[in-house]
Amino acid sequence: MDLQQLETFLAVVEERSFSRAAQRLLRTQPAVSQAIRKLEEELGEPLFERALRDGSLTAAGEVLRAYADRLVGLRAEAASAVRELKTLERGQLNLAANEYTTLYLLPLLDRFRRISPHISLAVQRSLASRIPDNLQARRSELGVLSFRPDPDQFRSILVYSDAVAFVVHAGHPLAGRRRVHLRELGAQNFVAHNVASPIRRQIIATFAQQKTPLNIGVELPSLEAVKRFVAMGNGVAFLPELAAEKEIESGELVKVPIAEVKLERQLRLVHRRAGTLSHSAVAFLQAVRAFSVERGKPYLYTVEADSSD
Amino acid sequence: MDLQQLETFLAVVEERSFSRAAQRLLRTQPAVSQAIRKLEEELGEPLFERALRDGSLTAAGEVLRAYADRLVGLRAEAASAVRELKTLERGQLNLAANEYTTLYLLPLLDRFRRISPHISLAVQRSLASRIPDNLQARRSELGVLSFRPDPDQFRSILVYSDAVAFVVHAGHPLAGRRRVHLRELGAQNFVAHNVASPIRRQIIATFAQQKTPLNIGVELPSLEAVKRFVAMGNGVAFLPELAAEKEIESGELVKVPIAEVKLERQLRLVHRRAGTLSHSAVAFLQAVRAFSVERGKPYLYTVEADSSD
DNA sequence: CGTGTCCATAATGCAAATTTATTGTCCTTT
DNA sequence: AAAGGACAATAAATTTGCATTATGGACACG
Repeated sequence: MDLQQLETFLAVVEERSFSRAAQRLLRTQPAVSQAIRKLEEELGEPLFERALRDGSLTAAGEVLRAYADRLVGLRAEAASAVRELKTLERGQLNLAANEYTTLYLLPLLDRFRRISPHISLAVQRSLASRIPDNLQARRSELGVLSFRPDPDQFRSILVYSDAVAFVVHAGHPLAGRRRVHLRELGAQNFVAHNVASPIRRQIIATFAQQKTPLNIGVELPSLEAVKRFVAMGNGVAFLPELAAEKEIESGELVKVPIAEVKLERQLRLVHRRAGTLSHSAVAFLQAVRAFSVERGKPYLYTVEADSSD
Repeated sequence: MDLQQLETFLAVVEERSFSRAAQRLLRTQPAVSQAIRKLEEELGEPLFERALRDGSLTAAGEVLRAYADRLVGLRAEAASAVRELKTLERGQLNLAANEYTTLYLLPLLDRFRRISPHISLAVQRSLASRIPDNLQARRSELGVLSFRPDPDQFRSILVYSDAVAFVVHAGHPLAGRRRVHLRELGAQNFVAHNVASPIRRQIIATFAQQKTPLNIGVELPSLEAVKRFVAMGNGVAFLPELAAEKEIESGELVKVPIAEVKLERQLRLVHRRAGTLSHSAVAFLQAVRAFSVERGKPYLYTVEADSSD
């Protein structure tokens, strides 16, 4: 029992005639006769009241007709569902990001949803360090990372560059200074985010390079906690500008430029090199590129070079 | 996109390998490759991550997989649904009968339901005169009639023969008589069922033949009404025994044998000669025959002769 | 660097479906 | 009642397309 036989069967049912069904199907009448006979042999039941020659169905024919309708309809649905993936009328995109990179992602998601409202988006919250694994295991298709994963396995596209600001609370002696030298910070009491991140390593390295001690008095597990603790007047901190934006605006925190260092937090969209990107993922990257062209810095769209790229 | 291709596709998905799928399907690996390629060409989308060679699906593949599962499952369901008709695990039987022949039908229906509980029964209430049309239009497959319809178009099986009793109410002068001559009834006031039925014609003919007047004082539209009216002491009537069974038993009505006449109401199961009987209908007739063998008269099972029979 | 596994491709063979041609039946028409 | 027409079944021929065999290329593993 294949779908073509069932289509033939339905044509006969609808036309109530073997020969008219043949015409409609662009075949000859014996082809139709044989198709029906095959079906009947396979099912062990006559489907039409042959004696009547009026195309009426037997009980078995009635039962089969209902199923044939569903089967043929379902095939059409399957074909169009697959095609809709290409036209972005349907689709799903799984992204992986951690709590804070999600913040950077939001404007991009917003943009994409407006362009492709039929693609359902899901951001999987994941530790940055786990993201490469998640991509590898195909749990997500795109990841957001502040460091660059293995370039052989992953293609990364630099999309955002956010300065990391040195912040103090409003009443702090350094507040209001136009410029501070890194050396001066040796005396400060730092509040740090106790997660092994590239930016943290970068800061530590910079202090070491300048032979300046880095006094970390408090380590806290989230940027939110760091912000509040500093705002309460306890020490100073390095924070990504986007994360501290509101507090700097309101004056709770004060950003003080440092002469020697320019710390940047760089965000990348990352995906596996192996395999194919889904139409939705391709569309998402296109949307990001379009966004970057519009906005310019800090939204870039730079594919990071590799052996092959 | 035919079902065999989809089956091949599913085998590859499950085995995560073209060659293992080929083994399972008892084909060679190139056959599988070709089937998948055909699908991909038709859909315009790759289904597997070919580069990975690990049998993982693309987004299109995932979508198709869900549909393929449903399609293949539905085909199996269709095949078994048709087969169940033969094994009477499924089926429907439409009968046509009028209000009173339904009474005679009940023991047969009861019997059949015990034998074939999975066949759903429907008795279509229909004027006896309309039953042949209903059968012809295939609205019902079997009909119950007290007369014999066109023997060329319909095959009829005599299944019940019910005497038509002459009944009077308990206080009537004839009540208790062992025997009455038809002539004596000329003086009686009859209550009649005002529906053109064979038995009515038969009664009228019998009286005419015996040159006895038939005084119909009241005509009522249902046997139930006739019974009650006679029981109330108004006149006398002819009633099929089955219909008056309870009242005769209880003594409300008294049956008085008539010497000259033996009136019988004969019930037939009737179906179209043209076309095939469904398995359920065949099974029903078998059950009726078995019933008649058990019970003997008045349950007969006599196919009424015809030119061909 | 060779060996094995896995899939793709090409050429060939075979089975199955389609077509052409014909017959049989029923129904209509004269 | 006979002839013609419509429709489906059947038989034989042909075409189509699916499967196989044979082969090659990519990749992994020792």
